[in-house]
Amino acid sequence: MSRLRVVFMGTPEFSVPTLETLIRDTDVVAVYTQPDRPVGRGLKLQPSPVKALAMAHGIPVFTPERVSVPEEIERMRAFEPDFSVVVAYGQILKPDVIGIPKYGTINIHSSLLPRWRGAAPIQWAILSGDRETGITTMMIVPKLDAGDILLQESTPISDEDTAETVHDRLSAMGARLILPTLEGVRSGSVTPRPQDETRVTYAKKLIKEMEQLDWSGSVRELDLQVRGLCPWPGSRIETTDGLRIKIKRGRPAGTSVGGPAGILQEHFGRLVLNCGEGAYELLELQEEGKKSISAGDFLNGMKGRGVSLPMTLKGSSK
RNA sequence: CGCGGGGUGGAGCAGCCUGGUAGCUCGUUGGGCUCAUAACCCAAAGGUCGUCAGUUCAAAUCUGGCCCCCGCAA
Repeated sequence: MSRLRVVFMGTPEFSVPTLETLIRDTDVVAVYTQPDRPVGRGLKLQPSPVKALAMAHGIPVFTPERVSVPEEIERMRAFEPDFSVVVAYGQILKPDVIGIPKYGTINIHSSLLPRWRGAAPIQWAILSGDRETGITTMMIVPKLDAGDILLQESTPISDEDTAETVHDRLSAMGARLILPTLEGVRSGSVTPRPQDETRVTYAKKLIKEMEQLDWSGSVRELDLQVRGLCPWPGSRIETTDGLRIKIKRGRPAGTSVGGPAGILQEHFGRLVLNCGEGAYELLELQEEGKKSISAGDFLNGMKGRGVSLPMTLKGSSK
């Protein structure tokens, strides 16, 4: 069986394992990724992880601002691909681009469609308290994430999972699913299955402002926020003294502590945040401009600094 | 030249502006107290103050270069 000719479209770290798999087992004839963007301190221009990997393998890389323009379409058509594989590319494809490959344009989506179409499916699965999520491969259609389902694989979401841990797991799962998907479509052994439109939900894009923690609700809700928004945009609280703290890791305290909601205090050696209902224990945190430290170190540092707990937090916006 | 914070015994920090004996909360080690303890008391060890150069009688502290870490911003 001849090796498949594949055009790959992807950008962040999430796409890398799939591209590695395709490089190993198919002929990746071209890679499309987002243009180098200013990133990090100093806003230095940096290639995407996908671009770096492709270049290391000598694969032609294209970084058009818009891939759905006539010149780009002509150029892609010239590669005569069997498949296009799209994984977190960052651009919506027009019908003309989707129609180029012989067998079709395939997308790897990080949810169990039709649940969580959209930009941030992993985070919303956690934020909503879902007990499981997964990976879906599907045929791309013009409407976002609405194509027929090819293969799916699920994974449970544990109480310790964060968007980061699930992201890493799904990234690897996507890479495992891509070859069976391509082979299945080519041979006809995998049948495209329409999505159940009545069960569709949308995972809207996260914005920076969501980092502001709302502790007025239950500790369960707060725990889901911390885990769902990790590592980006993260979870932040701010004391009335102006101390800005990111919560990197924590857990429901299990016990109740005294005091009103919105108080950060020490409770038997543990650093605890009072919620509207229940209390949350901070395990790892980071002050603005400083590195990430354990709650124990933080408490010691506060004593040394002569800053007294408990501290009152600034209003929970909502 | 995008904006900003930081690098001080093993950990987290203060001291720096207004140069002049290295400080705090923990941890470690030894001892004491206690039925007992992660509690308490006493004592001790442990630091070229990121690095290089400069100013000065004297630099953690002032000046300049370099290295490293982090927040904002995406």
